[in-house]
Amino acid sequence: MTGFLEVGGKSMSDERKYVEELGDVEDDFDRWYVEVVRRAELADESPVRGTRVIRPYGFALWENMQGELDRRIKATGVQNAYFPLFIPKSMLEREAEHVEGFAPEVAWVTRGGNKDLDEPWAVRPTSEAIICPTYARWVQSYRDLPILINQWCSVVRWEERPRAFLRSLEFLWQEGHTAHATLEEAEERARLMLEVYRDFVERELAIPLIPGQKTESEKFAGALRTYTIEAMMGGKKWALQSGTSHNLGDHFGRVFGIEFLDRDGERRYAFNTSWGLSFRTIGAVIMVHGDERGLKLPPRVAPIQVVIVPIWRKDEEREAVEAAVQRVRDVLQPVARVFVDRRDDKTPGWKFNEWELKGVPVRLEIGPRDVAQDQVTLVRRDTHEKRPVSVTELAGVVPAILDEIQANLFAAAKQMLDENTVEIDSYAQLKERVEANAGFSRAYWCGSETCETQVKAETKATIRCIPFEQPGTPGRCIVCGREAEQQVIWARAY
RNA sequence: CGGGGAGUGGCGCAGCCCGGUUAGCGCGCCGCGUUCGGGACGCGGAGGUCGGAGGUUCAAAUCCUCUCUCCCCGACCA
Repeated sequence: MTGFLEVGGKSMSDERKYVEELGDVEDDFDRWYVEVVRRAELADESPVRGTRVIRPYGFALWENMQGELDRRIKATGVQNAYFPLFIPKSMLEREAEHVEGFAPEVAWVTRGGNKDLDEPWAVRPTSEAIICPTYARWVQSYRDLPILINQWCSVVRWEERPRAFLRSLEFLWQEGHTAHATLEEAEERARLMLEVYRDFVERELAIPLIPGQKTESEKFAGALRTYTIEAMMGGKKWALQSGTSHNLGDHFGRVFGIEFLDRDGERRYAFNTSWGLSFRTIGAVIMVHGDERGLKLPPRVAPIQVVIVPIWRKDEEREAVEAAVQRVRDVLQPVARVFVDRRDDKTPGWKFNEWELKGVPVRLEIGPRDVAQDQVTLVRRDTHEKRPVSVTELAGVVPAILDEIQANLFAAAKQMLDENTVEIDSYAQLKERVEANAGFSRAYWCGSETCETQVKAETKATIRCIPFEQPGTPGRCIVCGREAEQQVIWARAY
């Protein structure tokens, strides 16, 4: 997020010119976020508190993300299906930890038409409680396993403090649910799907991650183990859990009766996994890559990768420019998502600013000067670099530049993550860093919930994860000083 | 749910304290014309009954009561 603090380079007023009502990214990141979401036309407010209208531009972004993730999920042998929105109260309550964890966030249907329901229905906050009983009906033999199913849907959680994309009453996601004959296989699947998420988020969204395991207190309600990918947001350098994968053990198999006769003739309960990634990752894209001019979308998922802005003065020019634009569009259409901004009520300058706000990676300006030399003026959103490219080279140059931008965004985000992740060896340092919004702190932790709770109460920072990558040597817990086997990542989180 | 702030054309605000003509301003919007290489300009025009309900008064955006919503902070948050 170097862009945020880099304003010093140019004069403040120069930069402000682009910002206008965007809000100051330096000292009011939250407001900046709200404004970007609104002005880039990703989402609009809705009449229902905590919910948003996802506008076409925002939804197109989500669709591109869906496409890429869906492809990866299916490549691991998973099929898509759909389960009902409503879950009978008694079913949701079968797994004790599960219901306890979700109870405060569940929305209930108590009335249908003009009759009160005998049994209230939960609007799914997640679907384990309806999918597992279904699996129980489908499984008799080890030959029926594994079951590998994913669904794209929305779920409802009654959040107290909603934030567009990051935490809303209703949100879009995919949730995968699998059932296996052995714990080992479930574990393998849980880790595999986390890896799918990591690959997707890092390669498509250009967001570097710290993959790891959640602590007991932070894990999914009812899970044996929860794995997570944690990303660092710009601005306040807080963490955002960007995807999660659970090994549910046989807890759900037992309570929902997913029983099968194994190869050796023994009756066994199935082992489950579940894993989800939601459109909160859109929030991550905004906060990780955005700058004082607005969004900066990773080319691989950007709804519009190349925007063409025609420029002319006189009618004669208009004709020539229009012809060139047509030609350029035809050349690029097969290799990129192209949009031609033909609006004639907006000046080129206005359009430049708007498309930058909307994060389009590449802009092509085509005016009389370009037409005369059979070229276009190409401008990168990430570096603001402006250069002429001859029309004949476009089809080769544009894809290459899109790849470069993708790599560049990842590199910049990686640098932010690395520069703001520091290994510390004292609680005092942690307090200081949390106070200063200094980013992630990596430190030894003894594993006790007491230390974890104390830090959370005193600093608001939580253990984001126990990273898979460990030094391999023991150290001392920064809270209690006892011997500790592993390091954890401490940070404040959205 | 606790603390703070705010609701006035689509957006941002002024007016309110010290009630009183047709509720202003900027942006945006519509029409016409000139413009167009980093948020153009002129002329003409449309649009609000002041979050909602009740009350005080000859008279309420303005005072009083209740209520709803949004924002920020806190508590909560797979």
